[in-house]
Amino acid sequence: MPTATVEDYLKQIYLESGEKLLPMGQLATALDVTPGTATAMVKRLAASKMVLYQPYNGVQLTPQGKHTALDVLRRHRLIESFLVEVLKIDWADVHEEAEQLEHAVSPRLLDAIDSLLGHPQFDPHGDPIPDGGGDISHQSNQLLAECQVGSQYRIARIADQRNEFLHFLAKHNLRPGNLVTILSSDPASEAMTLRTDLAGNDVTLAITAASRILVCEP
Amino acid sequence: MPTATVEDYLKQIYLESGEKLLPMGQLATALDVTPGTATAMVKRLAASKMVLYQPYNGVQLTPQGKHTALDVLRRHRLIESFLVEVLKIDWADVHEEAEQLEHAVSPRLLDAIDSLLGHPQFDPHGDPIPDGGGDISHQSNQLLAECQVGSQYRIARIADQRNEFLHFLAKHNLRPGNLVTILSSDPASEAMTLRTDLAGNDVTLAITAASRILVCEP
DNA sequence: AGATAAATTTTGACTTCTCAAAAATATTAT
DNA sequence: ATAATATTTTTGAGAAGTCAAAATTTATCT
Ligand SMILES: [Mn+2]
Ligand SMILES: [Mn+2]
Ligand SMILES: [Mn+2]
Ligand SMILES: [Mn+2]
Repeated sequence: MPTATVEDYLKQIYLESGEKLLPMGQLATALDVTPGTATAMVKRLAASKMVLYQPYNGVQLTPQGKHTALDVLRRHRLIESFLVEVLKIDWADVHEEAEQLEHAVSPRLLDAIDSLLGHPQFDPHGDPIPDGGGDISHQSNQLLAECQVGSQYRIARIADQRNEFLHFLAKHNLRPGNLVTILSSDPASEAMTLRTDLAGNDVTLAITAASRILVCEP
Repeated sequence: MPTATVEDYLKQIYLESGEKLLPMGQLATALDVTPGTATAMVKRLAASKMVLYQPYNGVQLTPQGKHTALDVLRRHRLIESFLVEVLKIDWADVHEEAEQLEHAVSPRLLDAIDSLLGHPQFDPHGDPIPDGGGDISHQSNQLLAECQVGSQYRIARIADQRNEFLHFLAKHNLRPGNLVTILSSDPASEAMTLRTDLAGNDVTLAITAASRILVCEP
């Protein structure tokens, strides 16, 4: 069985490398280790056929590595859902918790969680949960920043999972599944204003921030 | 913060050494490591003031070590309770699960579990759950094997947590909290027969087995 | 092209955890 | 009291994971 560290490396490589090679520096930064540490680990990963490693060029998952990465991701996202739904842990805190728990849950326990939640398709941030066979749905959402003024959309996914941002979104009811109407979008001030409910609670945010909110048709 | 391994060592020393010194061999066997490994670890533990170590004699927790051990035990037993109550995991399986999860739950998550369960005093095996301050209730139960024939008792605690035994007990409704009446106890066959419910479902077991079931007055 | 800067790899070192096998110590039996 | 046995400690070794700093390679800029 892979160690917790190996699981985290594989998961990160999956999340950051889309088919392409992921540069070592980026991997090291994401995992908060020195570049040399990442190189050493990626060599071990390559020796065990989990990744393809091209020195000075980057790293990429093998099918085997991708399989493990998706398994870890499934555990991570199911746990996040569970923590929010059942234990009422704050939206913004579940990621850190899941980062540890993902390495400690057995397949049996994960099944129990999956059943209790009714086999959810998406986690609290709108990220898709891979199924037990390693399949993951890849839907195409649009950036809220690039949507039409006056139209209504459904929030689908949050692409920035930093604590402050999630807290801000939660405070203004901007969670996946909820509806928003774009009241205005002003290139001059680089801000847009949204209506988040019928009570007229509006919120204004930077277009850069709105580009981290993915939406779909209502 | 202590590593998972250190936590397991401290917990085990707590469980096996009652005020007295715990011999190295016993510790090594319990943790399934070689004697040399246990010695090496205990030396590190002694260097960090978690245990007192008397070479060739044994090991004992310091107040600081005991504090950590009780904290781990609290996590372990709350998690066991949670797995049984909320996730309906089998009685006999929760120990292994908790052995991993105890090192992965944050204080915040543990609090959420504790609240959801209503601050339970005992885990599914009847073992007392230390409170947040490190206090643990130490009640005196009697061995079912040494009880009066014809009398009724309440099962308080199971002192043998091997899978087969727990499965056997569960099948015959011999769980902490339930009532049993001793129908007979025969020194010749070294067996005793119990009535476990009103429907007349009786069960016969060895007196040695019954000595691992602790009971109290109903 | 040649120099400078940036990214990456190597090297040397350290901690934690582990085992196997040899050495030392303690216990038990004769 | 010796010898035999059991327990414990030491020694030597290795895997995993990490960092700091030096060396190397690649990319960028005159
Ligand atoms: Mn993780
Ligand atoms: Mn998520
Ligand atoms: Mn454990
Ligand atoms: Mn228990």
